[in-house]
Amino acid sequence: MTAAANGAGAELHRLVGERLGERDQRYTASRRQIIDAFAVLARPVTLPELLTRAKGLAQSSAYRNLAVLEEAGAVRRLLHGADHAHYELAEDLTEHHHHLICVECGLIRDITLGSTLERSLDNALDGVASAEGFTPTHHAIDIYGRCADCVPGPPA
Amino acid sequence: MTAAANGAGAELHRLVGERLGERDQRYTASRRQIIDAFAVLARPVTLPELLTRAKGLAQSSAYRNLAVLEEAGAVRRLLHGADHAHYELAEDLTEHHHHLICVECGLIRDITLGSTLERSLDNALDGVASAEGFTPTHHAIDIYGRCADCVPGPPA
DNA sequence: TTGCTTGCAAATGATTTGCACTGCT
DNA sequence: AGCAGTGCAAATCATTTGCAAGCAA
Repeated sequence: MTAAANGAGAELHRLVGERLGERDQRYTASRRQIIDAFAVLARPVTLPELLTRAKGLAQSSAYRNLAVLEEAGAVRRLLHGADHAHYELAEDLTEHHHHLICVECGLIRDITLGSTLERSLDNALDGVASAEGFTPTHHAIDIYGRCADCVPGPPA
Repeated sequence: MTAAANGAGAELHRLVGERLGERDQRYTASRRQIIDAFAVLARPVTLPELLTRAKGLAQSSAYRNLAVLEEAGAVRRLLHGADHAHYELAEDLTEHHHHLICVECGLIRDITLGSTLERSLDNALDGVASAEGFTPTHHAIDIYGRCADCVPGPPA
């Protein structure tokens, strides 16, 4: 059993607990289950998917806990065309990344751009935003396409 | 009265009508009103906003028409955190652009990157996607921040 | 105890759909 | 006539919320 499969690293839990503590919220077993699921899956997941991992957790509690975790800055909610929203660990608990979204099956995976590209992109986006009177805080890039399982005619 | 305020350009209407025709759908007055509103506002709008422009159009009809127009490739639906989805003209009826989103008031505006940056970005994104086994079709960049009206401490 | 958490059931609200009617073609 | 389009009212469904009970400090 890998460290990840065993549960998220102690460091991750410490950070999440800290952020919850700052808001007088407890780091309960349910919330740990959720964070563990994110750490194990390592990709944005929907609430139904999350529930299959966090056995025994009520749907409403999952929604409530995700809201608390999002509020505390430990989780981020993503909205794409899918029926359900996707949730993932906050970027500062992982690393700055973007998303690859399969237009066929809805799968979402993380990707990172090279630091060089990311840096020049950052500057460019800041420039454009400022020119429009916006004070930029962050950005997101989504690449849509077909994942390996959904490309037409895979088998020989 | 400008050409835009007078109604979208004849060319735009011709293209939309053509796409609807290909799917055996009519380009009715209601649909024209919707397209006109997009052309005049020139930014992604929510359904409630659209209804204030398309006087007399029933909410359900607006939703249905937008679905038809999206299906025909004339309109694109955007999902962000807001209560309502945003709609805009399809990119190939306007031009490739990205979005500036105000985290405070939800306003969304279009921006374009320089063609040089856009081109190198395109290549880079294609490369990353392919390396992950994805066959990319398109991409979207969202810059979040505060619009001029929402930056803290504006008045002197 | 006090108050954060939780599960269950009921409520909410954007979006969708059933149906009967109007209006092109 | 025949069928796409429309308005109205009712239905859907992800997400949220009220409430009573459980649990940790």
